[in-house]
Amino acid sequence: MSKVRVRFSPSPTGLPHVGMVRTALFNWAYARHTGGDMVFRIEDTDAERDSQESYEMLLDAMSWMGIDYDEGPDKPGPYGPYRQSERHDLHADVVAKLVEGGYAYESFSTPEEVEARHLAAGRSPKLGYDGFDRDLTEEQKAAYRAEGREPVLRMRMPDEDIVVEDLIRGTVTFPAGTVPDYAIVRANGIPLYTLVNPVDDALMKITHVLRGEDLLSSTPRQVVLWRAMVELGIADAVPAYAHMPMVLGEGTKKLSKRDPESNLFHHRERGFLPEGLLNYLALLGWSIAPDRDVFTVEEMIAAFDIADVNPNPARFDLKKAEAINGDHMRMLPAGEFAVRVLPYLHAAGYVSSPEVAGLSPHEEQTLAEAIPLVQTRMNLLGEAPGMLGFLFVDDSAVVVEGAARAKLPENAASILDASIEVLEALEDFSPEAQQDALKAKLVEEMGIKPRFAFGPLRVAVTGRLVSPPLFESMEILGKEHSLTRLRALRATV
RNA sequence: GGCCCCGUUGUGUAGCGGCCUAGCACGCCGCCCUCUCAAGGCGGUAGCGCGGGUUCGAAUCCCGUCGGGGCUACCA
Repeated sequence: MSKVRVRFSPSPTGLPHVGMVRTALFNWAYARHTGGDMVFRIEDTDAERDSQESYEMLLDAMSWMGIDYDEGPDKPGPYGPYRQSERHDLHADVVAKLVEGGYAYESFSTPEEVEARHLAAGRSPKLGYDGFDRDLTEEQKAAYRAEGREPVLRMRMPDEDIVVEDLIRGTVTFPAGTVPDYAIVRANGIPLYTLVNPVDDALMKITHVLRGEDLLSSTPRQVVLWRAMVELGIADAVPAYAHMPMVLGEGTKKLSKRDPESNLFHHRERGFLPEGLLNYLALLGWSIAPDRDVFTVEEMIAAFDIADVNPNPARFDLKKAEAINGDHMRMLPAGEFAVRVLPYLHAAGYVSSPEVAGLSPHEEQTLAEAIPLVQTRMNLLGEAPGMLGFLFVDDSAVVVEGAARAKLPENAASILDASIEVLEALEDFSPEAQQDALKAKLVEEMGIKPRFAFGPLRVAVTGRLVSPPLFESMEILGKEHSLTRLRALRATV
């Protein structure tokens, strides 16, 4: 059994799509699980749409997700180069052999002529190329050229069923005659994806082609090309295929590139952990166990087999993704959680640095105390600024949200007055001491239900209806700042 | 139109002939805990698209049908 070699071969067009990342992930997990190689190849054969910027985003996406590779554009290996645009000579060489061996032939028919012939013969005009030029004589070809026509090159499809053993779907049979002779090289001499993709796979010794279901119907064409390459001694053996289910958006449609949810970086900006998103993406078509769906990358690698992937299309469910992410947030050690949260607090302008090392002693201290209070209260790192911002602003800069102010009870003023009085007298400002003293006054003496008694204090201190635990928050702020905030709100009610 | 793929609660899945009066997770609802919100605990809601077979027995096998999707370029 030779070593598994898989590849991830995206075109650098546009933003990294979550479906594409999932494809990369499954290839990678399979390579790592089997101890095989992961090849990263860029299919930049479409000068119109490809861009250096997308290429760089691809690298960014891969490295953020922790998907590494053994060979790639920036990681030379024995079968390079790994950018398709740099492999023209290799492709031309294969094309020459294909023509010479009779596997491919020149075709001069225009699409209009093909359609006209179908119509004239009473066939559907949508049948595709009809094989008209298969056996042109040299004289006929010369005549076409004399007219100024340049031929495309087409593969000669065999008159037999083509059977594919798909690792995910089982046996798939394409009846003879249903796949027309297809073009592999344009009239201008530039090869097409249909040629270049299998050729590069062959040259790079790829053993398993794991890709999206949208490419399933092009498989019979590729198999025919592969067989020709094997006969020509260019390829070792036709690879194994597995076609992964599509990733759907709302409704029944494929998750569109236009949909923001399809953009990997959109999720990163909102505060997904790479391990959380990776876990969720893996769940789109795969499961680790009947009774569990939260796992680490290591666990995934240990358990992953492409054959276990489900063939059903899967919908991208943001709610579930966030829940899984929340679980991963809780799995993080407190210190690590702080490291992850920091860039988001910094981006929101609350702390002076995105890194722990750059923090002021006061910021670091505040974070050390506050982080444990919010780790169970967030599903996304992006929620951190809203949750913790009040700890990093001046007392005068606390913004009381409209909804919070609207919820203040009638007796907010007396609650605040009593609270200020009680807290001023406290020597010990620990959460326990605060709670004991406030409860004695507000709940027991004034007869206010706990549910309502502490609301105004929370609003005064944090500006919000929802916050980390109140007493701990006040302890972190300190007695003076807390009282200042209570007095400030008191003055407005 | 042709070819191909897919079809278990709202969503993702487990299930590969009897262990299924269909398990898990998210969502949703309720209760507990509780200074808010979470987290956590407990409970609830809801599903095998349909119709025929095969079989003692089918979510599981076969056929049909319906529904959804993909491909059908000198795009990738």
